[in-house]
Amino acid sequence: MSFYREQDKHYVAVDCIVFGFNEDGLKLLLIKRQMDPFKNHWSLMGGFVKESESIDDAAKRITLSLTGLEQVYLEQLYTFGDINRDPGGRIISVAYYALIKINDSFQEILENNGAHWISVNNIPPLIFDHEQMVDTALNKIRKRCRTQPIGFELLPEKFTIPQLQLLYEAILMHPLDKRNFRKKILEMNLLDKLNEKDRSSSKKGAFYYRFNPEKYKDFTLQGFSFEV
Amino acid sequence: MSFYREQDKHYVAVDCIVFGFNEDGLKLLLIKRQMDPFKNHWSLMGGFVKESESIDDAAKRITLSLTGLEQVYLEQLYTFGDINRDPGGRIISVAYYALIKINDSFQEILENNGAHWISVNNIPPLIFDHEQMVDTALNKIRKRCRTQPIGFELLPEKFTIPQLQLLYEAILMHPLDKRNFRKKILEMNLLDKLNEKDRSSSKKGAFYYRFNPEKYKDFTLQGFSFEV
DNA sequence: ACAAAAGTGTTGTGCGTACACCCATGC
DNA sequence: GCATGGGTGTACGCACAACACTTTTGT
Repeated sequence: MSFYREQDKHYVAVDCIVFGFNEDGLKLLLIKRQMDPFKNHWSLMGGFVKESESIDDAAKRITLSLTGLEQVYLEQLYTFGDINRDPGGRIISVAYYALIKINDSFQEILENNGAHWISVNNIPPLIFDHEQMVDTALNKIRKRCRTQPIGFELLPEKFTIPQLQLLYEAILMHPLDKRNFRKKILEMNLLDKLNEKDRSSSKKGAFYYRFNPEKYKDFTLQGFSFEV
Repeated sequence: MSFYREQDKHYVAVDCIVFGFNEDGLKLLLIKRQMDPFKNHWSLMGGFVKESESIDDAAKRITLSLTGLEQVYLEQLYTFGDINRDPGGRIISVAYYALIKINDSFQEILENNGAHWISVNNIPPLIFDHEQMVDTALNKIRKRCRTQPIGFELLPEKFTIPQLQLLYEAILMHPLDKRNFRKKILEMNLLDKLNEKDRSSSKKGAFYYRFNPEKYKDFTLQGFSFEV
């Protein structure tokens, strides 16, 4: 055991790339940093890992404090460990990405944290290596959305097929054929059609769907191939 | 800056999952641990990250000390951060996997380190969460070998198509059709055929190939789809 | 009546998959 | 001459990709 005590110890942080989606496209939750170095610069939400918590728990704690949400899709992304990545000190950062459903209920918490939804197409300069973290996260979800139903973490409970297609187009950054998209997604039997229409975006109205929890879970475990 | 100083610090380790391949199949480099806790139990090679080095550099240093090899394919896998993963203390471990070409030149170094090549089909119980690390790494290279030419990191400079196929079969753990395999791999133009045969495993002999460095690099960057 | 978005089928093509026989050589 | 592994070609089916018109309804 004494061998352990001779070793260097490090500050370990968690940084969270939080994605959301609404009618304006794919969004990222960014904050104005409240401390030096780089006070008032745009930054990802982060925090230090405590002795008494696992890294996963630290990531949960940090997203909870930022959004007030207990249950979010959260996944470890990559660990950034260059010596000088933070000019304020040698800090190892484990990046996580989160997918959350944007709604009004927690906008107040976000504002209190100085957090804002920023379009992924218009990301301002970020501190440290946070831009690299965002790029890594975007690449990850682009791959992931082809094999796992992560898209649905970002939509409200009830959503329409055109909405879902817009989400995929925003993630993949290219247009999809709506016939092929609808066919592919429906024949997975992942969605349950509701007897209700969303008329907010057209006169005809689009039927609402919601995902089937069992099928959803199956696909989360087994994956699928979504070559749209 | 003073805010940083109030934070907890952690031991951070790197553990390396080192893969090799020879005529007996896919192998893993394991060591008999030389210190407590779990002295003499099977373990991955690991070490602590120093204040003065990046995590990547720590991984390089550790694989170098284990194998004596300067240039190995090394990639970060995942960071394991449960509080009690190591009963000897709270240690965060960043796992890396390495792919190396087995040859005689460094067997002596391996022996000095108490390291042994163990078939992935016959892995003994490992300390801590090292079995989970190995599983994660195996899943990673199974996915990876379908989109990136990582297989070639594991073969000697000159190799035959049947050898390459055996490697893929070992990684994917199922047999492949040799006609389809050969067709697919050759029409990538990734391999250069040599005017020389390997007669060690058959009377007819199999032509040697080596990979084309430019094509290899292209595929490393752009990926391919290897749906064998 | 017209604008605007939702919804619907078919066809071609390329790719993966399955499959059986000849070749070269050492013994 | 025979045993052993190396090497070769084809036919089928499926899934992706491309494509245009009708429906609904609010204004």
